[in-house]
Amino acid sequence: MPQDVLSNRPLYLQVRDALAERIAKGTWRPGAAIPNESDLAREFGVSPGTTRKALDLIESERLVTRRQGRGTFVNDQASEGLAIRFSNIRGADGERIVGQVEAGEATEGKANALERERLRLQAADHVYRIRRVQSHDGRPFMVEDVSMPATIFPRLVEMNGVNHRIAILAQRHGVLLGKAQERISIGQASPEAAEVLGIAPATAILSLDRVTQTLDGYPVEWRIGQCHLVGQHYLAEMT
Amino acid sequence: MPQDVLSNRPLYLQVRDALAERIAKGTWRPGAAIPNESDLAREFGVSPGTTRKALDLIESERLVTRRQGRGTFVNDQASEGLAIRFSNIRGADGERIVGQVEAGEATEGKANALERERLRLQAADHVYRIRRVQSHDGRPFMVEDVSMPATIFPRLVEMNGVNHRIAILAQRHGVLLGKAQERISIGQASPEAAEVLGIAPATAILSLDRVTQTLDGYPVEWRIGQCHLVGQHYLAEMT
DNA sequence: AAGTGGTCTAGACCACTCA
DNA sequence: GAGTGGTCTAGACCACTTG
Repeated sequence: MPQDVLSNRPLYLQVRDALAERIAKGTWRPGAAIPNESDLAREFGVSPGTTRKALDLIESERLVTRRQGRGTFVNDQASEGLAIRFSNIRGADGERIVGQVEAGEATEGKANALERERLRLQAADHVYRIRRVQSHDGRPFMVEDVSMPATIFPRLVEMNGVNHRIAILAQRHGVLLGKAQERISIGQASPEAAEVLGIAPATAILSLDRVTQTLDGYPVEWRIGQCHLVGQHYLAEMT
Repeated sequence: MPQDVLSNRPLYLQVRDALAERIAKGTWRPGAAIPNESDLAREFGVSPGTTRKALDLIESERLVTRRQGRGTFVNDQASEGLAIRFSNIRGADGERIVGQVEAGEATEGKANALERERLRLQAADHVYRIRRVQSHDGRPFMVEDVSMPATIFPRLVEMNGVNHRIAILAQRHGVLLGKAQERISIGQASPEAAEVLGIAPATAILSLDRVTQTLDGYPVEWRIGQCHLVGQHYLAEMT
């Protein structure tokens, strides 16, 4: 049954929300099949057409995959192809460059001005910070400084050896990812980054300033990448 | 009536194609209202639901805008907001930088290797080439070298004073635009570009190598931009 | 053969816009 | 009040996958 028939929110959106919540909370696990359309329609007390509209929506939001004759399956956000969809570095042949990631220790602290702006936080809010280095074929090509709101990822500093890729963290914490925006400009490598990347300080690098948001539009990750491309490029797709 | 009832192509896609063709060909002009759902359903001999699905599609393809209580209107691809949607340079405040464009003479010639690769042309195919300079607040910030397949834009060299913005050319020639991909890297300004941009030769610039496609996926414009950003950035949006 | 999602129908009622 | 698109219903049949 719809959670709130009195609400102005259309039924198909209410159903979408209910389905999305089950996926976020892990009630339906990644890879599992969810009930078929008519069962869902019965459960929510709406018509099959309304259910279908909700399913179309969560499919377009990459929460499920539907296959004719088989069923509807919860996507694993940790899978290749979903987890790396915000990594836009490509090789000369156009193939995605997904570096090996080496992450430092996570630290916690008060959000600074830039973090507050990018993550839409208040002065008292805390963030977790991690430095990551991405390598391809043994060559480090990007140094990333990552900040995440502490409230969304509780006890992150205490976890050891967890993968800090945002898609994986988000899935583990019941957060659904939506869009991301990346500001691209030419910058100079910081002394520490230059050292890691094996280039002269103040070499021109690509500055990749990216904010990743939840499906409802809340920022959950801000990272500045200092990227030294040799034969690779950044690929932006526009629709 | 559906053009081909025997076709395997779903009815709503056949209706979509018919609507898209009328918009491309200019049968329905930019800004004009198109018939309402039930009239279209009658005309094509399908149910209102099928018509609606086709209308939803062309709306998502930016061909029309639907407004409850008013009607469905053909989008003007030459309008601000549609014509500049592939220009991703932003100012410090995040506002789009849409430069004044100064275009040189269009020339015609055989497609070179890179043009054939980017525009998927054969050895004998011809292209039109134009150099454009974009300025903002009187300062030139990007030099663009543009190539377009000659077959798609016949007699382009003979036209004087036409706007060479791809969205406008496309609308004039009955072509519907779809996606674009942009390869971004750090390059060195060519001597001529450096002169125009007022910077030292071999200064690091952002190289913006962009291919724009039609709705059916055919490349229609390739351009390399040499972009000198001062306080601005390139904004990539990922979904 | 049974079960799934994909397509399609033929309506109803509602929210919104505008004359 | 008339006309529009937005939502919703309650089915039918088809294409595809799997046991």
